[in-house]
Amino acid sequence: MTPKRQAAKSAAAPRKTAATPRKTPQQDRSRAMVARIVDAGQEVLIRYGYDGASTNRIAEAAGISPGSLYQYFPNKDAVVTAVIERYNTAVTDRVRDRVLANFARSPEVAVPETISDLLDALGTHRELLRAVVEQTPRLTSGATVLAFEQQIGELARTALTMRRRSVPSDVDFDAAAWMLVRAVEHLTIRYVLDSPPIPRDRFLADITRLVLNYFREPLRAEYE
Amino acid sequence: MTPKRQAAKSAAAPRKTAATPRKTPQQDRSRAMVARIVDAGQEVLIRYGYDGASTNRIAEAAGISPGSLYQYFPNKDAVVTAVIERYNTAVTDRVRDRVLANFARSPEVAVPETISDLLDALGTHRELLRAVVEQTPRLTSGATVLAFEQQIGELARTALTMRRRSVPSDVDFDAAAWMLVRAVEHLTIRYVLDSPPIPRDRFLADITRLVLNYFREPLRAEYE
Amino acid sequence: MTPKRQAAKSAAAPRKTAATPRKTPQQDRSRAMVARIVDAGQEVLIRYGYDGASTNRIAEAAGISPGSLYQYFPNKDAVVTAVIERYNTAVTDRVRDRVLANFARSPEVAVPETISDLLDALGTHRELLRAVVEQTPRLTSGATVLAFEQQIGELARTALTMRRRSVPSDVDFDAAAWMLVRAVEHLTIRYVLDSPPIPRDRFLADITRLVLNYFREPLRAEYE
Amino acid sequence: MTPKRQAAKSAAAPRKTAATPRKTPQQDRSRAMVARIVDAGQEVLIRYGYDGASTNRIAEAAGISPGSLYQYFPNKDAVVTAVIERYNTAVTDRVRDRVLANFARSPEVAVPETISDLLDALGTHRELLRAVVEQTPRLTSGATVLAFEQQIGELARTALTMRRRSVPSDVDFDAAAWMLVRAVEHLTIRYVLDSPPIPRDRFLADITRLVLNYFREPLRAEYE
DNA sequence: CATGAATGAGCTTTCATTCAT
DNA sequence: CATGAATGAAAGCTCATTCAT
Repeated sequence: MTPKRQAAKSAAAPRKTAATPRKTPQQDRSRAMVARIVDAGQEVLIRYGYDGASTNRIAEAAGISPGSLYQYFPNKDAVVTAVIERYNTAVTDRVRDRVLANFARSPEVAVPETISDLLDALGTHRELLRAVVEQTPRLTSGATVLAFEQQIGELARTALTMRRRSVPSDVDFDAAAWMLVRAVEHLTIRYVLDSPPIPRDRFLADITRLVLNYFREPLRAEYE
Repeated sequence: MTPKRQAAKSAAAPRKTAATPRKTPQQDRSRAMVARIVDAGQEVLIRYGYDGASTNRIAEAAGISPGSLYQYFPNKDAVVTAVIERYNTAVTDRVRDRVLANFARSPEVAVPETISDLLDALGTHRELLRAVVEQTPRLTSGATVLAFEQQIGELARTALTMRRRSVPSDVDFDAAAWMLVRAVEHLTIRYVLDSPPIPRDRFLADITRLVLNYFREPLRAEYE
Repeated sequence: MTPKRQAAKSAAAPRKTAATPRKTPQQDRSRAMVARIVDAGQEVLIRYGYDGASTNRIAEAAGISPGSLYQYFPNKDAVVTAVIERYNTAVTDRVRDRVLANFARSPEVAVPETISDLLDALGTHRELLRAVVEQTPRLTSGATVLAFEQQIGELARTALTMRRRSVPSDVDFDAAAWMLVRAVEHLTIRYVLDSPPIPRDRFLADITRLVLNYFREPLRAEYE
Repeated sequence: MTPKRQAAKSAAAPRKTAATPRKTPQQDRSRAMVARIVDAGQEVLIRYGYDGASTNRIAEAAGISPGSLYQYFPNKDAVVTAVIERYNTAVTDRVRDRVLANFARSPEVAVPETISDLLDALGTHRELLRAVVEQTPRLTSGATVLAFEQQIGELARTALTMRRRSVPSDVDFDAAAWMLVRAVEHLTIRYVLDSPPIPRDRFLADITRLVLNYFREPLRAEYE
């Protein structure tokens, strides 16, 4: 009932093997194994949730024995953390690419463009996103999400610095980056997970306004 | 090993006591018991985290037997949920009070005032906040946090509606409330939990700017 | 959700009370209470089975507190035993009546008549019968069923003795009664509980044949 | 406290061992483990009864950890059922062998012969028989006992069919088999468990008479 | 290095029974 | 005598982790 997928690559190719410039085959095998386990972990995490994701199930999904799993990961949470990290990296990379691609454009275009892409990125694996959001705090005490937030925050700070001329002098770049990155991240995630009754266009327009208006001189209080 | 209930209501009120038609002592006892269990649950949750918060531990912390706990709560998660709900209610009530108290004031004053108080409220039980944030998604699939968000969201919508004259016509009140409430909530929580290197005043000023500027007419793109 | 049926008989009737020749009202109350508990026990036993029949549930069904139940029965099994005993007594009495009523008739008529009535008696509370059959062995190690078997066995022996002239001399009345009573009892119970694909008439005819033919001289083996 | 498996297979078979293509040692180990658990279950069941037969106790008696038990059985009742089934199979096989061995003989000889052997079979593990009889209804709703009854019933029907010439035409083979098999089974079990004051010879003679006389033409009622 | 059987601490939950009120 | 809150032993069962093979 649980196919064991036993080592398929047994049929050796004696001669040519030595020739191939196999760089550290050991490490390659290991890397592949790790990847397979992370794949399995992601699969199981999505299907069964954190509590249902037992190491036995992950090992089984990876086609290895539970004992072997522990050769690559010290414990269950390490696997889950790896899944989360890989996901974060993927999303971060994608967002960074998009930010860089839009670097030359005006903020009015670049911001909704980027967030739209972020919505797509997060929506691709909704259930994984849910699992990540639910488990991230317990596992990494924010460390991993920070990876995303820090990198993107860095980008944001850079972008701001480059445009510093058109930014009011009272803006603290660090604080602004911290705030906007988190706000955008959180709102986007909740939009994807909670599906509020707000059309996508409206959401994009509003979040863009939130970001761009932030950089305008604050209005003086008119009365009171 | 099984400490009997500690007599609490010792502070006597000599004269009037006999006269007061103290109704439903049964219910009082029961209420007190529930409160004690929720107290214990909170304590254990903070100290050991969700997974370490076994029913046995909670019962012991409450000074009752594991069996008694189940006379008041149907299962472990019910206890944890009660802890979270109580916390949410406390914070929500406090914020609502503050919002109402500032209703007449200008937004430039009311917004930082309110958020400052929210910071205080959340900071009072940092570790509990952490536990709540970590466990809420698994237990209530957002339902409880939504209790906060919805109530405060309602308030925000009301406030917006009352000032509708000074709000740009292109603002969708529902969408705006959804967004701003979540943004403020999340940023405040992260500020308390992550303690970023941003002075409190700066944070308050910036988040106020984020909120207030949102309601200004969007700037036309100047170039590109 | 669980109506407590609190003491209704509080409104006293001062004068007349003393006059009524109430024989040991204490004992009457007690007897009534026992009966109520046994009723409740039977109800719960039928609905939830032995394992699901907790003392709390029985007490609740009887409209009393679990503590009170223990004033009338020393433990759970005592209640269940009482239920079983009452059921056995009822069936036994009914069968005995029928046997006596048919005493003058020929066995060819009396036997199916009696068994038919037994079928009716057992079929009236099929689910109770099932519960009794399943639980009797564990609780009474046969003692209670024996009450039935012994009484009816006694009857059978008497009947046999009275007809001893027409019974072969090689019949041991005790052994025959033991055997036939048990055979009839068991077959009837299984017929009611298992509902085999045998018409009732056929069953009655066959079991009658089993009983009556038993009393004929055994046939000599003809060959071998 | 956690006795490791005791090396069993010590008796070596020096020469041939290496040669024999002993297939699936895995399965052998597993089978042996299952057998050991069933043994332990039987032991515990006899000693402590169903309710006292906790999985922990069974595991301990089997010399394994509670967790291991669940690698072989999904739950407690599965173990108990296995014990019952093994017992039933053993008795059934034995009886079937005996019936077949006596197939050619006259019923007057074969019937007591077979029942005598059944008495022996059941008497060998009296306490187990008691446990089985007490627990069978709750666990299998008769299914397992039916296994016995059906198999033997089948045999009986076959035997009847083969001798159909000497059986009165008014006999319904199915009904007769249903009835006689159950009657014999039940009487034998009760005889073993209750030890009534009936000598074994008498019991055998009487039950034989019960069975054989059943197949004679019913007597016409003489009077009434 | 892979395996997977074995581990066993620990969990949640139930329920017959008691006893202070 | 009634109450019912409280008890607490004990149950069935899971699963992250280990280790002999």
